[in-house]
Amino acid sequence: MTARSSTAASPPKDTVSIAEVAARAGVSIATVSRVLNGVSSKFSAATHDRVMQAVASLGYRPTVAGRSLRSGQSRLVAVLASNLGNPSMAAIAAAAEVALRKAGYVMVLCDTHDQPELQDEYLLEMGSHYARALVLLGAVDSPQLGRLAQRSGHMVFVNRRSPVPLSDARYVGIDNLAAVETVADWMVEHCSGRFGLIHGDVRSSATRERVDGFLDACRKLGVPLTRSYIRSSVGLSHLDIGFAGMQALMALKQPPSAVFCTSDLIAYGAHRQLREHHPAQVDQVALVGFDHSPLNSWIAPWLNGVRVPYGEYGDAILRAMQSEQPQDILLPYQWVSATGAAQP
Amino acid sequence: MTARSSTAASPPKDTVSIAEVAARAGVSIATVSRVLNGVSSKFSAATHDRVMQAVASLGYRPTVAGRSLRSGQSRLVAVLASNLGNPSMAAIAAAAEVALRKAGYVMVLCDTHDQPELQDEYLLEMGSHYARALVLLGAVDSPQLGRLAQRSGHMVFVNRRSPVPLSDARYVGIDNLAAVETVADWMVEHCSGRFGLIHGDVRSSATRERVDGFLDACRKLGVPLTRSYIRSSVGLSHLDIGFAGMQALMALKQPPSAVFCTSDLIAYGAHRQLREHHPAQVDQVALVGFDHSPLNSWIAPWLNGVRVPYGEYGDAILRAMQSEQPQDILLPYQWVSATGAAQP
DNA sequence: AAACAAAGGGTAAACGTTTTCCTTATTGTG
DNA sequence: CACAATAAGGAAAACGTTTACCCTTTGTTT
Repeated sequence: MTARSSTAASPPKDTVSIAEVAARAGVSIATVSRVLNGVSSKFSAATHDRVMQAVASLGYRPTVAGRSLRSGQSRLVAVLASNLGNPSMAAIAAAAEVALRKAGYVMVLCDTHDQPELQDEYLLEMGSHYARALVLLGAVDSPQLGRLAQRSGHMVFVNRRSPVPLSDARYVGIDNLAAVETVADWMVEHCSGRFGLIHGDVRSSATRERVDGFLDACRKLGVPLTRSYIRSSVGLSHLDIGFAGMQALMALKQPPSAVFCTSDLIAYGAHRQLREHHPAQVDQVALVGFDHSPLNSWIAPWLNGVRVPYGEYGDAILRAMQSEQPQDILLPYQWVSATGAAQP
Repeated sequence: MTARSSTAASPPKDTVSIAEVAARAGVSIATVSRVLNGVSSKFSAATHDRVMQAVASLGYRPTVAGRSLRSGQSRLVAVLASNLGNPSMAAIAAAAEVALRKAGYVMVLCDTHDQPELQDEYLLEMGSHYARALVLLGAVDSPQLGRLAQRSGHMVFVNRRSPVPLSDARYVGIDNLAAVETVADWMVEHCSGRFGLIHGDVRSSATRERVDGFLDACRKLGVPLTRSYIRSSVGLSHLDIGFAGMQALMALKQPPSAVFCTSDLIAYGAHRQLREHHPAQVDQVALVGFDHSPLNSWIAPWLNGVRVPYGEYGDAILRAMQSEQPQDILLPYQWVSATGAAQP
């Protein structure tokens, strides 16, 4: 190293370590660590100031690798989403990010694409990062899911319950059963004629709850649905499921006057089917969705539905992962009527 | 520890380390490491098999902390999005995740909420994770931005160029200037009457390019826009900007026949304004957006616009971050005409 | 036959922290 | 005044890897 004075460009100091801070402050590295971690009664006020000044002037920040290697912990919280392209998942992820950051965590967001192998890969990877918690937005069944349950960090299942029974699983979602009863009540009160149902993949516990709950409620209200009024498709996107489902429903001798779709995306697809192939009926068939993203009032005013409180998911996820006891958190939902011209 | 035999539940082996693998395989930890890292010509085929078998039977996976502490690297790539609630950002993030995963990286997605302090916080945090690269989706100016430029990993700016001049900045985006020329051409060809423009925050380089380029193109085509036909608002969401902007435009003595909005969200807002307050004109005013998320054909068929190829961002970001030389990547755009009833 | 290269693999240092022991000086208590 | 308790802080171990360096064995070249 050439002897350079202070005027010239300083040597390429890539990373400043705790040792340099200690040297600058004239203390040991142990003391620096203690000051930074607030282990009080182990340093004087004067020392505290000297250390903090050295930290500031050197721009020191602890290296995560060293810290978590030693402590076996990290500030990482892994969020595994089954499909980031779904706006509702993105909304929940965004809310989680805010809550986690405020609590001092760092969110790592992964997209499992609903594939068990990818979910396993991420579970293992995040485990080896000492992730503080694993948040699963739409978990699928996968070999590692059961194995990792007994780890240090907690697991939080969001919207979809764990596909495999776990002793320490936390759950955050909304009360699907109560929500779909509201849906059925509204439909009975506002719509005459047959009701239809278009739903997504029943491997999702949320979809199962909504489908079963809705059918139950309709039965109790005296308006049971027959098989031909219940539509779904496997392997399609929700948009396409809605499009195809509505096509089938409109082909019936008595098309439904109201259709419950288990997600907003399905309702979007159903609406497109009406718009393109049954323009006369587009205002006659009431559509009910589930999610009600903020965008709806802007571009889908014709859509009724259950509003899922995405903003509240963040805090709920945080509470679920931090609580000592496993617990379920059911968030309140809200009924939203269409603001557009569909329902006079 | 009580002496338990093999039949009972094994002791709570929380984490298996390389030492246990070495012991099981009857080799040193160095050899295990070499086998796992493929340092060939340092082990025999037989050893390789013994090690791999021990790894498999113990379910061993290297701890990230130890590895990155030693090597000063990690597989983490930080993606800092300025607003995850924006569907186009979420789409780019999703595409980046796919490309990064295929290349063996792990994406860490953060939301800076367009706040310099948060961006700095994440920049520092990710630096201390030895992040391999920093991808900024809509960077804002912040103190750390310049300081971190000379780090080991590369920085990739997406859609918004670096607010501060950097020697080693990579850029991924689309050719805004060419795109808005297409917009102007289309408007001149298909619409008679005045043109309007509603745009977002001009602190974003993308917005500046679109605004300046569009105004230039209109001037060259002989249809210059006067001040009152150019609308924006600070501090509002894009949806609200569109809503307010269109309100102002429709209050003019000669309302525009076509309005270019610098983002789809702005166009959504503009459309709502028309729908709610000028229902007679809703099919008379051509709206042109920018982004064209896949959702548009489903729920906003009335919207013309420039399609941004979100799916291609992933590979582009990967190429930009991996290339030795700083480079700009301009992705191809595509004009999309409305499929709905707005434009006969 | 001697010298040498290469294959195969072990030992130990190093990465940057946190934390457990220590040690010393100061204070409070009988 | 003796002695314990406390404050302040240093030395070094430990976390789990990777890798530089060394050693042995074997095969090949002069």
